[in-house]
Amino acid sequence: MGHCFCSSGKSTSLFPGRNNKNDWTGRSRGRAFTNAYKGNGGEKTLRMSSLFAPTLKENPQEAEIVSHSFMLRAGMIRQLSSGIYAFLPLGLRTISKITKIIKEEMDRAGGQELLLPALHPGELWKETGRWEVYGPELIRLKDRKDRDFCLGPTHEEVITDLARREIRSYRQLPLLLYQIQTKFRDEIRPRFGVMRAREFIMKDLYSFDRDFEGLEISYQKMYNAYCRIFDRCDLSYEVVPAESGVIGGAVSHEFLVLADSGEEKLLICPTCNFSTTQDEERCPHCGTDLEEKRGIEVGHIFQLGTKYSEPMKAYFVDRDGEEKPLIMGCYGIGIGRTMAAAIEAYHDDKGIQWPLSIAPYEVAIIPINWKNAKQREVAEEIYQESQEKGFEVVVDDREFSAGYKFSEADLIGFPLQVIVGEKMSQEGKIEVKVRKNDQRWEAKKEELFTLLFKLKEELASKA
RNA sequence: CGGGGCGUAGCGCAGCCUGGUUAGCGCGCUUGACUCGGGUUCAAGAGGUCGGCCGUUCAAAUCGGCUCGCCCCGACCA
Repeated sequence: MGHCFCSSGKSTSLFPGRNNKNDWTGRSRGRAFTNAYKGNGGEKTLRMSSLFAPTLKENPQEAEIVSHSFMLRAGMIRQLSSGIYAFLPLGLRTISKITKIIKEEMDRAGGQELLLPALHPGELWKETGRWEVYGPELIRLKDRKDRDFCLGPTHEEVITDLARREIRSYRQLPLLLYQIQTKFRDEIRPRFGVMRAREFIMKDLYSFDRDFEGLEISYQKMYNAYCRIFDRCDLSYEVVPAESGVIGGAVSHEFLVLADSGEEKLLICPTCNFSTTQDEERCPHCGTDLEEKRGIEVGHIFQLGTKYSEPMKAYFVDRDGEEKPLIMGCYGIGIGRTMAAAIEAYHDDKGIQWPLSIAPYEVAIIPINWKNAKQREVAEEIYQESQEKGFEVVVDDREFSAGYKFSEADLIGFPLQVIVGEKMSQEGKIEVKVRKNDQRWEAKKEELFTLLFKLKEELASKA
């Protein structure tokens, strides 16, 4: 199908000479929006007839866990090769939502965003010894002059190189620099879609302090920021002291979203808030038997100390005139993984139940029968008004059966669905469905937005 | 890398064991009609180097060898 039946007849278009197809974005309509969209989430509104979201009715054979399956089925991602994925428009919107939350919290904590290269000279990695240590997971290549390069799996070397060139004095500290960027790791076994990919989007922040007291403070700031981020994504998580692996350093914590499909095993004390990834039977604090759960590692923070600054000679001059190595920390969040974790946490057999804060769109308007003039008209009006009131909204303007539209809306997981059907024609009532609990509400058109604001607020405040 | 599985139309699968005309089915897609509150119904149609290469054979999707790709279990990680 895919016809664009626009609101013909009532010519509100600014372009009377052209046909009404020009009103498809809602923006070109020329109405002044009171709520200009701030952020990087793309257009606020969309007609489903033009949405590129190739949905699948059946479960793709390669998908073993729900998040992978639903991301494919909802048309959010497509695989290019093992562990390498394209994010399609809907998927990218959620990625952008998560990214936006992360940026806001990094900025709030005093971070400054930058963008480092993904292509790294091999020499830098040889300086720290990780050219050897990282092993085959490091994707290596050579330039035309046969010089060694690699695709960055993480950025300690590159940021430390920048720091040693530019940081001279304690007066420049503390410094928190972060980026959101694609990382490359030739994983032994890519798995579960974007959960463990070879190319993936990560937020990585690096802290530079003059001493370990400063590092403690930076570390605590990040710890708190991470809590805020995962809270805002509506995820329930555990923070667990962890091994620091190849990244190195002394102190480290993992942020795990609880999910049965998680790759990480963790033990939680049901009485106090102790949790660990180590094998223990009883809580060392209160002696209670620990419960075994599984989690998805979505974030990891490390106190690096001088692990990189020392070998790379990243020194600054302290207040006392002495040259000292920068004290560093690094802090990562897997963005695609966070998205997958949210789906693992919020879904039913029909599809995704996005938390409002990271849903690709907040509201789907579903006229049962697009050929019904009355329904179409009302849907258009609601669509228009939704835009003006600042909702991120799609309207399903396709001539598909009601069942098809409902199924697809549930699969994609729009948190709120506004259904315009027979009740509209008969009693003037519009139905609103809350995706996550299947609650149904009814409202006359005049009261619809009061209801929508109320429901949106409830969904937003629900942590 | 060790172990297991898979590769046939866009997706999900059958056919292979026991080789034999034109390679099937469901969904999706195109066209027309029907229907319009939970992936609606009917009709017509388009769409395939059977992952690739080599071999066996009169004959290969089917048998053998090699190879490539993908998925799952283990060690690694955001």
